[in-house]
Amino acid sequence: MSHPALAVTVDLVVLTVRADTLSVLLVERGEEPFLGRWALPGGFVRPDEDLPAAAERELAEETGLPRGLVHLEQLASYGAPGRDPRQRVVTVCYLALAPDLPVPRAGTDAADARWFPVAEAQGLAFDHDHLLADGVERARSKLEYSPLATAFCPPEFTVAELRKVYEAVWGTGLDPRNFHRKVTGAAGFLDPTGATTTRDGGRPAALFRRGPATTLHPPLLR
Amino acid sequence: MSHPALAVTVDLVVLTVRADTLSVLLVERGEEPFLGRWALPGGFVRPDEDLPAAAERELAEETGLPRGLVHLEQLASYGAPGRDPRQRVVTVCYLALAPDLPVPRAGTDAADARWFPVAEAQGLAFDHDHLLADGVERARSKLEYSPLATAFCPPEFTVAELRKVYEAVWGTGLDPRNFHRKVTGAAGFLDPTGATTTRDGGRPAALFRRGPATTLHPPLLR
DNA sequence: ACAAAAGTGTTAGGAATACACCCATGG
DNA sequence: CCATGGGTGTATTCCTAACACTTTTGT
Repeated sequence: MSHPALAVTVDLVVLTVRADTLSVLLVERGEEPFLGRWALPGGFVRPDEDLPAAAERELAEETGLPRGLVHLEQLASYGAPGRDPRQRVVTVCYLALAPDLPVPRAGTDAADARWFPVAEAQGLAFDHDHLLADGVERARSKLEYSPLATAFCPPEFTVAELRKVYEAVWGTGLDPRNFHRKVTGAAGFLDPTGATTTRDGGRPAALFRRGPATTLHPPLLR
Repeated sequence: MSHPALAVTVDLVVLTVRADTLSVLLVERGEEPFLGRWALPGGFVRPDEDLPAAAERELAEETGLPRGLVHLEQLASYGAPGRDPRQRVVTVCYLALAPDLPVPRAGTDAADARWFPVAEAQGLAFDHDHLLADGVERARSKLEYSPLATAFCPPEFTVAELRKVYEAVWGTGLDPRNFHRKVTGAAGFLDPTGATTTRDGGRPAALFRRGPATTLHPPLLR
């Protein structure tokens, strides 16, 4: 059977929390179209490559972020004719959540790569404003009923650090005492390591790793 | 820039509730590969067609279901090499929810089209078992926090009919009295029409239309 | 009158909030 | 000893599940 052939790309909404602010990784385009404009990292899917593999490859190539520390999930696909001025392109967008890692290097096709507070990330190339908004909304809602907030934290973290993630992503303040009770009470959310830290001053805080749970019972509500 | 060209399709997980059973619309393939096997309806995206438009077109062509009554949302994309034995195909899968409409006609590429209880829909062509499972899981979870269950109902419906939708999709029993209070209490979920019906015997039940809400506060939990 | 389904009232138990209070460290 | 943040106890308030009860029809 005959069929039309289309170009397929993966794009990445890579989020982190830096300085108590939800931030997104953008690359400065080194090619036309949109040369010099900021955009989400991404690129073409190769002929024999599965979609998650393409997303992981682009994450490594364009951002230099280490694979193991980054949570990656599919967000949605976008294929409006005209979204790329060169040709018809369907993009499969992935959402990546990372801890606050050192500024990554620019990739092959990018002139520069930097973290931006999501509130300042506007006027992006293509329809990337739209993809970013969808990714932020997904992240916000998934914090409620999944243990995904731990993806923004280093492998070992304190309850207060986890709370700052929620406050940054949701843009709200949370009661530290009730938050502590909730997250330590949700089965499978946090695994105590037994160690403590005093990096924020005051009484030492217990350190946790992410637990085995995939959903939160009960959920944490905004 | 050079790039690989891939075939892109849309596939549809079309669900309804028939005889208190969650059911899926399948088509019998009239072509190779998988000739004679049951599959999800779907087809190639045209060169100048947006993805939602392709989904709506395939829904009309392959199932004959009327557009206005069917809720349509994107589910996910699947592109593993080898998922179509002919060539590399990336599919964008849509979830469609419909009221219990008369058995639709077979489409152009299909030998037959029928509703199957989802529990009996196994051994489908391609990776469609997987897409179906993902669609069912999405429908189950969206009933909790969105007013989507109304998409399974005709334009005017009773609280008991809505409850049967929840019971069929979740596979659980619900207390009719508490359910009534919850759904009529959730702001924007149901709009009373003022009319009543006695189609199930007993005291006449009030008729409702779906309200303007997009999320349920508070959610209905499984 | 009775059966059947719709819809309301009531109550007991459990979760969320607000906040008082205590704990463990550094300076 | 005091400041700082970590963590626990507790009372009040709200929500929910369970279920007794009333309403309105058809036969």
